[in-house]
Amino acid sequence: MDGIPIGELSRLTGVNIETIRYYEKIKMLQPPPRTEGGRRIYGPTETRVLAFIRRGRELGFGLEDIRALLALGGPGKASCEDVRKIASHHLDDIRTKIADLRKLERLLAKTITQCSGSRVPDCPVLDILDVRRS
Amino acid sequence: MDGIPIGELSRLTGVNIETIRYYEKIKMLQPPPRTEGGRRIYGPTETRVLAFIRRGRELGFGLEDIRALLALGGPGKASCEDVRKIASHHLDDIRTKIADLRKLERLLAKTITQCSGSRVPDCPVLDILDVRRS
DNA sequence: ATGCATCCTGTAGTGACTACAGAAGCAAGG
DNA sequence: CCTTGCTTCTGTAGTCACTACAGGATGCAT
Repeated sequence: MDGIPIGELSRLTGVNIETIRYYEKIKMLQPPPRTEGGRRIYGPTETRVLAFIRRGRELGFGLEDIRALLALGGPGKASCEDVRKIASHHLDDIRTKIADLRKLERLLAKTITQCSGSRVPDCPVLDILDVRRS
Repeated sequence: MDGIPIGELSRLTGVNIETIRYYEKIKMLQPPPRTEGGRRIYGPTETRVLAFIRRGRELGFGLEDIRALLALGGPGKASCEDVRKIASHHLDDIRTKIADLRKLERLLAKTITQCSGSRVPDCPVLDILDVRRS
C-alpha cells in the first residue's frame, strides 16, 4: 500500500486537512483507498487533482467552475473552446471587480484626504455614508 | 402612528426585507415600534440608519466596521481621526485586492490568448492549472 | 503498557446574507 | 359580514468555501 496520508498531502499541497475532506465530501475529490485502520491513502493522481483544485482557487475560480474544468481536462473530452469559455467568463468577472474596486478606491481616497482629524460632526467619511449629512 | 412598514422601507432603501430583519437581529438596527398587529413601523431615524448601513456595504465595509462607524457618528462621540483609521484600513484592503486581481487578470488574459480552440490536451488554460501539464 | 501524534466522523460555526414554511394581519371588494 | 389577495410575522435552514471543534480510534516510538 503505497501513498501518503492526509496530513502529508496537506503539507505537500498547502491545502488544509479539513478542506481536503470537504472536497471529498462535495465530490471534487474521489474518495481514496483506505488502510485497514480506515486512514486515507493518497496517490499521485489524487495529489495532482488536489493541486489542480488549489491552483484554480488561487486564480479565483469558483468550485463549480473548477469542477467543470476538471471534467473538461479528461482525455478526449472536449475542445479547448469550452475551457476558454469558462476562463473568459471568469476573466470578465475579474475585470468587473477591478473596475468596481477602483471606483471605491478613488472615492475613499478622496474622502479620507479631506479628513482633517477635526471633531465630529465635521467628518467627510461619515458625510459620504449619511444621506442627511451630504 | 406615523411611519412606514418594512416592505416600503425595503423599496425606499433598496435593502431586502429579510436583510432588514437580519440587521435588526444582529443589532445593527434598533427594533422599531410595532402596530397592535405586530408590524414594524419605521420612522425617519431608522430609515437614515439603514441607508447609512447600505452605503457602507456598497463601499465594501464589513458590518462590524459599519457598526463602529455608526457608533462614532453619534453626537460628541469621537474625533474624525477614529473614523479615518477605519476608512484608511479599508482603503488599504481595497488596494491589496486590486493588486491581487490585476495579477490574476494578467495571468488569465495571457493564458486565454494562447487558447487557440484546439483539441485537448493542447490547452494552455488547463496547462496553467495542472502541475504535470506545465 | 504509556504517551503523543495523527486520523476518523459528525456537527456546527463563519460572514453576509437569502429563501422558504406556515401562520397572522390588513385592506379592498362583493 | 365574508372572500380574496397581498403583506408581514417568526423560526428555520440554506448559500459559498471553508474552518473548528468534540470525542473516539489508530499508529508509532519508548
